[in-house]
Amino acid sequence: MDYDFKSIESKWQARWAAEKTFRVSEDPAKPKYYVLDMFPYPSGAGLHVGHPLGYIASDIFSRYKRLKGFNVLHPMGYDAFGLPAEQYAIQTGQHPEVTTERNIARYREQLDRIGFSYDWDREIRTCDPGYYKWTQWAFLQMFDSWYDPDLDKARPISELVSRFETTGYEDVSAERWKAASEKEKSDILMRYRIAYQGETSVNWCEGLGTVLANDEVKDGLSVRGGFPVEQKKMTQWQLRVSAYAGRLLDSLEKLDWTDSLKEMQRNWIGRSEGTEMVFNTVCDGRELPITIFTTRADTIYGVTFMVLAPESELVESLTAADRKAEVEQYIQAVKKKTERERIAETRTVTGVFAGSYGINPVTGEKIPIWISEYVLAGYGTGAIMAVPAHDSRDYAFAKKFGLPIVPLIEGCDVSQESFDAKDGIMCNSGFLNGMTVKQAIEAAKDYVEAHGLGRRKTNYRLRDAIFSRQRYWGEPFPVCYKPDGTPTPLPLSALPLRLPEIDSFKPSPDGQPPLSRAKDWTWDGYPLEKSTMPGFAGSSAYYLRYMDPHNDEALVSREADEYWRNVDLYIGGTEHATGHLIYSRFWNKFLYDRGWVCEDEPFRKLINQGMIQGRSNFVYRLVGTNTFVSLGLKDKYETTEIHVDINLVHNDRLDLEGFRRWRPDFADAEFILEDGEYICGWAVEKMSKSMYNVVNPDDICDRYGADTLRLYEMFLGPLEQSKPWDTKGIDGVARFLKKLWRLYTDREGFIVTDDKPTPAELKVLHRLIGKEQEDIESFSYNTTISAFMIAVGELTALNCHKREILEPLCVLLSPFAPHIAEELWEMLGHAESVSFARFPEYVAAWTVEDNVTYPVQFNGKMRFTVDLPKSASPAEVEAAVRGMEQTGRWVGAGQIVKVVVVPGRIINIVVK
RNA sequence: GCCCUGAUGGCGGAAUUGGUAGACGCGCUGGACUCAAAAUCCAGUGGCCUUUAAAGCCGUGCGGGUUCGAUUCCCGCUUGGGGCACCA
Repeated sequence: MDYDFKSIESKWQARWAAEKTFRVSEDPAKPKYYVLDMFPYPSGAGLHVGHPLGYIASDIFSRYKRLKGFNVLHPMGYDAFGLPAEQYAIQTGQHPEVTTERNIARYREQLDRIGFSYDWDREIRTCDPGYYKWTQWAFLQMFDSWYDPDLDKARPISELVSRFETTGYEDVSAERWKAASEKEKSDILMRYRIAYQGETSVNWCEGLGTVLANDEVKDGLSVRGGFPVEQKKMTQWQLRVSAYAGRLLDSLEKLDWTDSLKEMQRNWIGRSEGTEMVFNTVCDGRELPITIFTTRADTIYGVTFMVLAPESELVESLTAADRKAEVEQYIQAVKKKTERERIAETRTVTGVFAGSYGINPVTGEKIPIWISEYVLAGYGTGAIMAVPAHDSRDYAFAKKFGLPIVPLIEGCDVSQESFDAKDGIMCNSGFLNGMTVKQAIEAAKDYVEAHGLGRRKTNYRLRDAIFSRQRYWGEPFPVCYKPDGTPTPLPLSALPLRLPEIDSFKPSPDGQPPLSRAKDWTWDGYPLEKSTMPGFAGSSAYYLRYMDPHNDEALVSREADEYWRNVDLYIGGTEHATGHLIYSRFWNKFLYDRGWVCEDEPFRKLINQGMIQGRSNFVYRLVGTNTFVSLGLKDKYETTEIHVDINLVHNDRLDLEGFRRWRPDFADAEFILEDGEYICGWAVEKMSKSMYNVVNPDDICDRYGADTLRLYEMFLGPLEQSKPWDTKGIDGVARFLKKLWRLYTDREGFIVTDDKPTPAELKVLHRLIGKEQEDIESFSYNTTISAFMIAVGELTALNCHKREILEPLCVLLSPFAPHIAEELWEMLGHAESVSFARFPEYVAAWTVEDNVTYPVQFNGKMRFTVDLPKSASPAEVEAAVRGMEQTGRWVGAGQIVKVVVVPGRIINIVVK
């Protein structure tokens, strides 16, 4: 009876689907466990062997937790809105819905072959109106909320309105509020809403015809498509993520995430604690106080000039009449640069004198005000005090424009470079003289506050998220515009606001978003918003929707939310560290503030699976010929390296005939062989079609089966590490499954007996149980599989075919190789799926040996061994060692100083 | 420049977190079965010295240190990968 993985796997996949084996519902009698994969964007290329890595890991964990008695929520869905489908639509006219649908079908087919235990009844798609209804709903809630800094949480905007009405708030008095028109009131509230519309400097991508968020831009190019991005002022919908910066940073502490990922988020949020200080300024005789931000208030005595960002609103009022032309010219030049050029020229110093002066609030000194692009409008106040002696950017600027440099720290040399370090003793600094820098920073802050010159301030680098995209394939905004231009939310009853049909997916000829092509895109006679929401809108709260995916009354019912709460284990790639994982946390905190969810963090534990890279193969063609030389001989010739399809290579040996057939121009290829074979070179590269190194999981399932694929992906190495795929080693795990099969069957059939197991056999089993429990919780799946191989090897050697051993073994294996486990479980006489079994109890006694053979070392050198009870105390050990003296096995000389016993391992005797 | 993170045989990787380094798998070598091949099974496999064996020496990127004992801890480098980058 052979191990026929093909029929076994299709049989069980069909049965799981038909019987809905993995369907879950809230069950108060059981503890819950929520295991989530980052849902995929269904691209046209389908899955390669690297994609399922995280899914397999989470599936193993889900199945394991189920065996342990947890009620496991393990869903899957699709992040289906997005640029590639729309770009494809622009080129072909094919509706994105059609391509998306097709890609999803293909993904599903591939996923199903691997045997995941998803509850497919909970599948979601972000492009489904029943789903994006709740994305739109969340947007409306954010529109209807503001961030109350006193309570440090989001509150209904109506509370702010009543404050305006009664006492006034910030710069809006009750009188002004009452006198304001509807339009004015709308504008004032817009400054406070969590989802708001406002003019801001955006990343505009001409190639995609849309704005992008900061995390969608890398090195001045769009992440999708690689088009150049420029800075542009535009009015856009935004989310007030910055209001949550402090909380997003602080609650990182309690999350079970890797340090590197937390660190990435910390950098992205970028807290810096400093001081806001007011400087008076003079421009053409007019006085104007301006505020700057600094983390080095202690260097106030070294301020020799001030700098404004070119985009700062202060530029206009602080430019002297006689400098207008020059300043204007500079600002135009800065504006013209693309983001990429700005990055490329990072170290070139540019700037222009504004013709105005600032007054140092401590020394009263008059200092010039400059304008330079090294100061950013979006951070702090867009204006700085420059201390060239102790800031390298100010230093470079001062050197270039011949501005004075005043050192403030004893003994520092600023003739070649600035002294940025925060250590040393202050000098030239009035009341700060003699202090260390760290003392001086605090003293200066106190001084500034005591003298009313400013206040302590914490700034964050995290910006508000730009939430509009000038694209078609995304969620429409449930917002229309009144004749005075006031954005007005649609009533909840209007949701979902469905995407309209349009005839072309391109922007309109006058540069308007594609939705402007829609006929009658209005609500109640008012025009609707024409931009759509970005990709992260749909993916920010999807984990909540899985808890209650068919609910038409709420994003998630209170009961479902309070049962499932949040994700216990989240597995996905690091690429979402500063995008999705920030937005999701923000979104969740907002919903928490407003009382719709009961946990303030969405993902308790997060694991980043490593990337699986491709292993490419090369052949070496002699330059100008069609002759190929084997790897070992190539250095004797002048060759070019050519990627060769890895399907034509086995163990780095080239299939010569296959190669000749591969491409017409290689049909008459000649070879220079070594030892009769052509050896190919190899390299680890990204898995991609152009490098002919893509391995498709379907092919592996055909050749070896899904269980082998699952085991092999996990056996490859630690989950979190990136590693190259190399199909070469897969035979090892395939052999393991065949051996396992042989424990249960022989040529004729089922051979499991009811004989009583021996202690040796029980020991093998229980050691495995112990090992598996230990390793699974720490995600060391590769060592668990090693333990399986050892156990199966030992049971084979013991010729053990006993139910009492093999039944638990089958359960232990089922998370890893579920299909074969189900088949064996059925042969063992069980009617129900093995996933309803319970993880076998671990009997500690079977791993404890009464006597242990200890190697005895003297000063680290091994001398002899001694048999002792495992629990022996150091005194007993010492006595035993001394006993060796009597039996003549004593090899050491001198006095025993110390006896070190490592339980079950070793005895070390320190001799003097 | 700053911050993470890794470096162990021919290869992927283990090592109970300070205790016999190289588990397990791949590959390779030899053997058994076979007319033969595949499959399967058995044995060997870090390096050096040695006819062989025993024994020994060297070995976890490099250089120091702590310790009876270091892949593991500390200090200083080299190097691969990732992230941030005029953030005042």
